[in-house]
Amino acid sequence: MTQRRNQLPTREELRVWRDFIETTEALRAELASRLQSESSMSPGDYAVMLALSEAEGRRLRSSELAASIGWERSRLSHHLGRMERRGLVRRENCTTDNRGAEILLTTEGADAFRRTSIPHLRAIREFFVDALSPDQITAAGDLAATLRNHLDQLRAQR
Amino acid sequence: MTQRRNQLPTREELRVWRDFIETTEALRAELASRLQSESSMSPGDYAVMLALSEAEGRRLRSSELAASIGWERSRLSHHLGRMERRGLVRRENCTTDNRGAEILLTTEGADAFRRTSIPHLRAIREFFVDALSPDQITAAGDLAATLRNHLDQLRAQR
DNA sequence: GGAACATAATTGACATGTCAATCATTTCTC
DNA sequence: GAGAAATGATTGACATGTCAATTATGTTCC
Repeated sequence: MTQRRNQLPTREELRVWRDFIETTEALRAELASRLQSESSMSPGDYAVMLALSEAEGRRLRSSELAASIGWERSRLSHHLGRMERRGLVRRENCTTDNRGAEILLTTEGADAFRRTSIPHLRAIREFFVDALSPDQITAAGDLAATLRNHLDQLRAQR
Repeated sequence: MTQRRNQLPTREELRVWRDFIETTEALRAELASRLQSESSMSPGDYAVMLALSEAEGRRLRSSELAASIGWERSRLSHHLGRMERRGLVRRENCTTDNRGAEILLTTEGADAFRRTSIPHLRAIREFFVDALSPDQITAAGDLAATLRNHLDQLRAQR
């Protein structure tokens, strides 16, 4: 087997990498900007509200919520503080574990999520789905799965 | 032609979208974390230093630099302030336009960039290039180009 | 039961990003 | 050439993200 550890990407591989990462970044920024101007929501707000709205009783333990959207707990804690100030969520003490907190979507939060959802899905269609052929959608899914797998493997090695 | 304006993504299209955007985000975060722990640099630092190191005389007008890395000027201005405090870049008055500023890489900045570059390229190979088959690299490039094109077209319509 | 350790969540400090407002200078137009 | 408009860049306010430290409670084990 060839020793790869010290090889660097070729010029072409690097070009693809830059295109790929810059484009996905531009896409993310565009969707975020849409969401903000149409609904005064950030992608973070949306992720939190989506997870809560799908949860049993519209409530989750803080750490479950963090796991479900793949955030560090500290990040979530800061974000929940901001959302709580805006009246979108509320924190309650957990009855089964006094260390824990339960996060729940307020009525106001649930309404906001409903109003946000359709325009956001439309934007995803417009910027992502409409851009790609069915084959390209499949390819995007494969690519994501492959990259995610590889990432998980590298992390597991540590 | 079918009216698409109000159609929403299918469940499958949405799954691909989430996989895709979350995976690219995880990839971005992983590379950023590497760069930070190995070299005390952020991706932003790297982008700025790369553009400057490739520029004539290792200097660029602030707005040229912004265009070359695709940033808003305000973002760049804040970032340059932080990099200047760390001694990586310097700002000088522009001789041909008194409003303008020229940004230049200090010797220290150029050294830092050299030290950072190889490990960063290795990380790109490890997390991206090594994960994908040659065909998948090609597919990633196509995908990026298609998405970028579509994005530019939508923006041009406004 | 109590010391040692693990777990849940928050906090503070700070880097990064966006937006709107500002300031200085240049360019345009008459 | 004077006033209006455009351009280059910075600033301030604030949202977001990361990291390390802290607080409080739970669990283990003797």
